[in-house]
Amino acid sequence: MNDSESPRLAVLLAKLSKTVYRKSEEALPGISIKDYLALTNLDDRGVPQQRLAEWLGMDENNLVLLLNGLEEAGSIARRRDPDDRRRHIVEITPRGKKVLERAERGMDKLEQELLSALSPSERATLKQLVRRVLESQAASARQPEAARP
Amino acid sequence: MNDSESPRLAVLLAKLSKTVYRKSEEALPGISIKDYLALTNLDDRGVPQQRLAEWLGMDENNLVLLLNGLEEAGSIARRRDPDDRRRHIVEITPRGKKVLERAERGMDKLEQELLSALSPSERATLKQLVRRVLESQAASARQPEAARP
DNA sequence: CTTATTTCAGACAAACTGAAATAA
DNA sequence: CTTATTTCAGTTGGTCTGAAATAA
Repeated sequence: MNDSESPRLAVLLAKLSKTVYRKSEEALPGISIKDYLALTNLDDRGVPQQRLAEWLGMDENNLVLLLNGLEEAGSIARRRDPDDRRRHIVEITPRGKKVLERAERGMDKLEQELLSALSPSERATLKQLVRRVLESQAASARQPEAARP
Repeated sequence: MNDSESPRLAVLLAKLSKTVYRKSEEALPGISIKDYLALTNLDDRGVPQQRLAEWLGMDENNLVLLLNGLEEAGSIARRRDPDDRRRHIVEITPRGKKVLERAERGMDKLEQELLSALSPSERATLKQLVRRVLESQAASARQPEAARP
């Protein structure tokens, strides 16, 4: 299994993510992939806007515009946090849930096409590996360096 | 291994690729990740500009600007294809190779950090799976639909 | 008074559209 | 004359900077 002529993993991931991005433009009905990613990170309980920005890895200024669009479309609602009235709590609305459900169906189809070359267990393996990489990155972001006393 | 609460693979990939993109801004010395991706797709023999655009998944108009920058920096050279003088053949220069070598060292470091949670064999597995997905996509792009006579 | 959070306006860089130039 | 390839000018959509508004 010669590997030396193959592009490195970071290059492969850049291409794969571009593919996902392109395909999602067709697969998602009426919304952008950013809208979709925001909606998947919301639940009934609501999420502080800043925490949402962290999870999405985008800056807060930019998130404001994205949420404005979703709010105009009736997919989300913002309310003040009673415990700290500076904060906005972002909730998904019943309408937003319907939008999200349709989007998930589109993404199901996209993933089936994308992963058609892999067996079910290979798909599960791929997902687990990616998940572990992300979890380790999130952990090292919280605790940037090895403790140096 | 309950999976139902985890975001789907496409969502995980979107986050991972954003992480790679962010980290590469620090990891790459003086060049952008787009410059790096372009350079990795070049060799001594030279590549027609249009083929390069396909490989990079970007449109030709945009590639012109990217290559202009690399040419000004002396990392690539363009020459006419003698067989079809409409075409430009893009080559990497000796200087470009040095730039690429330094970039590869930065990317090595990036990948080590990124994949620190995975064992060597897990890293190889991840790479193989991603590669197979990309190869299947490239194949279906060349042959869009199952033959329907 | 200082800090945290959200919001917006202006600036900037990245991508797409359309057209021109050259060659087949 | 039509088509292919590359190039650029203009436009448009996305992201970042800086400042204002509100609340702690």
